[in-house]
Order: sequence, then C-alpha cells, then structure tokens
Amino acid sequence: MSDIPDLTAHKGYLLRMVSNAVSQKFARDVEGEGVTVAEWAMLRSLYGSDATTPSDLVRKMGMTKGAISKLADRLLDKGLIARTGSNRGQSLSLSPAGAQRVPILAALADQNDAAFFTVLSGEEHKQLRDLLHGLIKTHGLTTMPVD
Amino acid sequence: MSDIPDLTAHKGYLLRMVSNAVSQKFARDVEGEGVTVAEWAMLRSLYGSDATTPSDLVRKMGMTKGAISKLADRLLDKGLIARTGSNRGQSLSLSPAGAQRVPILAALADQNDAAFFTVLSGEEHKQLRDLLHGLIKTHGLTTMPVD
DNA sequence: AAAGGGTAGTTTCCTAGTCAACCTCACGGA
DNA sequence: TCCGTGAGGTTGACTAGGAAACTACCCTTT
Repeated sequence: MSDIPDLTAHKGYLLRMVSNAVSQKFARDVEGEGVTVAEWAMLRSLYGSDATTPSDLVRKMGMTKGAISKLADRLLDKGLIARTGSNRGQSLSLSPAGAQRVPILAALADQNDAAFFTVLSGEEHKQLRDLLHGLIKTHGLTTMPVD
Repeated sequence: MSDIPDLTAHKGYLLRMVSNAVSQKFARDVEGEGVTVAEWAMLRSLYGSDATTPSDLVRKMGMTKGAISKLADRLLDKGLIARTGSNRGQSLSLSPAGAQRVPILAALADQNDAAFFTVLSGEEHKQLRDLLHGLIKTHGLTTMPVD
C-alpha cells in the first residue's frame, strides 16, 4: 500500500490551521462588540469612502451579491450603516453609530494580530509578510473570500 | 479622527486570504472526486487507524460532535465508511471503497499544495514551514477547525 | 416611442456548520 | 441491586453563505 504522508506535511493544511486559529480568536473578540467578522469587514470597507455600492463590496470582499445583500440588511438592522437610493445605483455608508464603532474594532483587530504574532522576531515578521505577499501576488489574489 | 491602518496590514488578514485561496482551489479539485474538504479530512483521519470513535474525530478535527455525527452520516451514505456498534462505544472505519479513495485524494492534496507553493524557493519553503510550526506550537494548536 | 438586453440587487432554496436539548447506556455508590 | 450521573451520540432549530432564479431599471437600438 502506498504511503500516505502525514496530512500535516501539507502547507495548505498548516496554513489553514493557523489562519483559522487567528480568525476564531478574533471572532470571539468582536463578538463582544456585537458584530461578526464579516460585518466588521464590511464596516471596515465602508470606512473612509463614502458612497460605496453593494457591487463594490462584492469585489472588495469576495462574497456573492446575495451574501452582500443580506449582510447589508443585518448591519442596517443594527443601525450601523445607511442605505440610500433604492435598487439600482444605491449606495451604502456608515451611520454615525457605525463610524463610531470602526476605530474600536480596528483596535481589537490590531491587538489580536499583535498578540498572535508576538512570538515572531522582527526578522520573522518580515519573512512571513514577504512570503504571504509573494503568494498573493503570484496567484493574483485581491479579495478575502470569507469562505 | 484616528487613522485606521490599512486592513491588509494585518497578518491575520493576509493569512486568511492565502489560506482561503488554497482551500478553495483544493475544494474544487476534490469536488471532482465527489467529496468535500471536510469529508476528505475525515477519511484521512480514519486512514491507518482502525476503530476510531466519533469523539476521537471530534478532537482530531476540531468540529462539534453534531457536525461529526452528520458528516459520518454523509460518508456512510456514500459508502465510504462503516459504522459498527451502536450509540455508545461505536466505532468508525473506512470501507473498502473509502480506503481505495484515500490515496487518490491524498495525491490531489499533494498536487494542490505543490502547485500553490511552487513559486517558493527551497529556502522559502523552509521558512514558511518553520514560521507556521512555530505559531502552531506557541498557541498549542492541535486541530483543524473547519471554521 | 417601444422593445430588448444587460446589469444591479433581492429572494429562494440548499448546504454545512454550531448550539442546545435530548436519548441511551455504562458504571459507581448507597 | 438499583439508581443516578454523566459521557457519547443524535436530532432539531438556527445561522451564514453560495447558486441561481427572479425583479427592476437604464440604455441602446430601431
């Protein structure tokens, strides 16, 4: 019988393991602020640029338009964003409450990131970033598929 | 207003981006073999060790027992695993068909991994692996939470 | 002006998870 | 011995996202 190498030999597997750990930890953190990771990503995308259309978000966030539509609904319910103009040519923007929340969440994201990668030396930080940037560039990745 | 750094400055974000790309590509590959990534992970976990209990898989795979239960049902339907003993002290094992499929899927996983990381030099491969292993060790990660 | 096509968004249905309630049974103690 | 506890497993309600059908509207073309 052919030998099946240890599953953990796959870098894809290792990557997924680490990536999921970071994300899950972050998910718990932002949960305390009453938002999900996807919601945070949308808020973050809306920050700093007024008049963003749903289809912009589809491109930026790498989710389907159906998902974006529903996500926007949820944030609307929570009062964190505003929707102006109906159906065609509509645009989404942060509500005051949303705009207030972004810096808090951003700080959480920073902390989370810092805490997780704190064990790396300065050199290692650079290595990791370079490696990831390299892979992103080679494969032409531009979005963050939520999954 | 405080400056919110670029979202992409977070390593957690970069990691997620790369990790998702690898996983999605792999998901498409294994789909051709009629299994999902989670199903493959379970098959792989069953390979080489007979008499694995569902709760073992809960630990190994980092999913809830509910998810494991349903996942096992699906694989059972597909005839890829067998379930012996009912309810308490039950054990799961690969069916002949399942055992046959594992090496094929493992080959796909190898190919996928190789293709994705082919741009890295030998030295970079080592760097990446070391960095990931370091993070895994520091944070005591043992499972692959599916999400 | 009317028709038709294409694009933006919504909705519906499906899948694969979580969570929590529940069932079942092994076993330890009175 | 028999009961109670709690661990192992299943189930049902719920959630988030994808796929595809559907809707609405603008813009072209005639």
